Amino acid sequence: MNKSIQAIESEIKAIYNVALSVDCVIFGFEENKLKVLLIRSDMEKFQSKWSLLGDLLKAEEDIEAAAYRILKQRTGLDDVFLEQVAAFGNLSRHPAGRVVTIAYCSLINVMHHELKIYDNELHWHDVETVKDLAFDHQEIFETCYKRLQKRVQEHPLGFSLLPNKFSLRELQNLYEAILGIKLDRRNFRKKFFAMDFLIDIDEIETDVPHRPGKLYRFDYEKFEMKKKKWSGIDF
Amino acid sequence: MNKSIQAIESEIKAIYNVALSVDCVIFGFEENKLKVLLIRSDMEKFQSKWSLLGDLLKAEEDIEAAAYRILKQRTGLDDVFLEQVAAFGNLSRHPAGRVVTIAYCSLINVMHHELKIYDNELHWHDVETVKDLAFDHQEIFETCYKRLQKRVQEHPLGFSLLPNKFSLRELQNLYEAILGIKLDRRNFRKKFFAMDFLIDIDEIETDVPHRPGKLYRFDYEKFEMKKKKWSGIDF
DNA sequence: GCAAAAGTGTTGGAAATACACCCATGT
DNA sequence: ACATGGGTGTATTTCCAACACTTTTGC
Repeated sequence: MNKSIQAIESEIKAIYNVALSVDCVIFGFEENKLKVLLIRSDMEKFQSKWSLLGDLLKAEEDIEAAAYRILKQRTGLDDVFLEQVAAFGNLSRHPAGRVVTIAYCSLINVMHHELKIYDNELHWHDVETVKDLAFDHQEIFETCYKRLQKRVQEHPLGFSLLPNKFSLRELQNLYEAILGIKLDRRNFRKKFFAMDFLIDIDEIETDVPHRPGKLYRFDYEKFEMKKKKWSGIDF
Repeated sequence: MNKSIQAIESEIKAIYNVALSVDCVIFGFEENKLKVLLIRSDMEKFQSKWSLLGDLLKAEEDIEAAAYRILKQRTGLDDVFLEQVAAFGNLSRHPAGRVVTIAYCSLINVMHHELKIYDNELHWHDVETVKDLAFDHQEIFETCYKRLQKRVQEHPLGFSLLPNKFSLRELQNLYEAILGIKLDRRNFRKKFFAMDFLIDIDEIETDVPHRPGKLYRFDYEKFEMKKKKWSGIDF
């Protein structure tokens, strides 16, 4: 006895009852502000709203691989580390049906990672102005933002947001922007010099309308050596 | 023109290309040891191995609701807070095909949460002896264990593992068991008294073969008041 | 009285904070 | 010369870690 197509369909859906997607929350830093990459939603229902960089997984595609694929497809970026943050699965989160999404998050250096694709009005938004995103992306964004604030105090992720050569002022602006607090300049310097991850490259800023600051690079090698014992940055 | 059933099937699978499951990692504390609940795997392939408490999501079931349902089905427990930890989606993680699982984690008080179901040889295992679990459950377990060690220093979760009335010795044994380190008794006491979340209930231990210790309760109300400012416990 | 764990304070060192003045550059 | 941010040191406080002896109970 043959089953109907509907019966087969519902049987499959009963097990494969869900579609999976990935959303990427890409933070960047520019002009002393923390930014995030958004696009105009693909969906009619949300046409006037901004959304995160997301897409459905392909069959036989690893989740992490999908995250990197989606990021590359949407932005052209392919040299960014993504970190899984959380899964979101509210039944009503997606108008097309049951879609569970897994959020990935990263921090990048805006100047050093040029966007190569600008579809759907892709561009950087100041995090302060992000509101009313499509789907449940506001919630996802906020979860990722909080995670970022925590992570940035546990790992020196901040450096990835800056140019290779940066001044201490830029570094401090960055931490102040991410954490939303003011820090004492002298103590900030002391702390970072004490960490011993900054390499003095013997260059100074140019084109600044004041005394130029010295430029530094982050010593990734030394960090890798020491990070076993690393317990974070306390502000 | 009618499509074949196979064509329909593969078309649906291309979108609904994945099944979702939840696995629960339930930690408990008993006899000064940290324990975790495991069952014998349902699957033939893993029949001799232990596994976490998991199951597939039903159609139209919220992920978190599924986690609570699965926990209740497997153990009878229905008064436990579950926290999402991470999603695991290696393509080869499940022999039945593409199954992405979302891990949930909790800490409970073994004495105060009696198991009501013992199917599949459900019982508590000492975390030190957990190895070679079914599927990728070893990895999931270890991720959750590390998360627990971190969380327990950020929130006073430990109290939920103890009886309502507990001695400082029990509290300290608990932290030592979870973190896997020895702590100085005097400093430990100082730290917890300074937090001011312990209520002296003016009772003492009984049936101990030595000087009985004073018993305390955890002041949940005071903690709720102060937790905005709470930045964790440092050992 | 002996075993076993409870209870209790002090001290030294490390790290965090608070704080003010001179310097180098562009305009 | 002046405006702007760069660069620097010290004193104080706070927090943490290390550490030993007396007390209470059960046996």
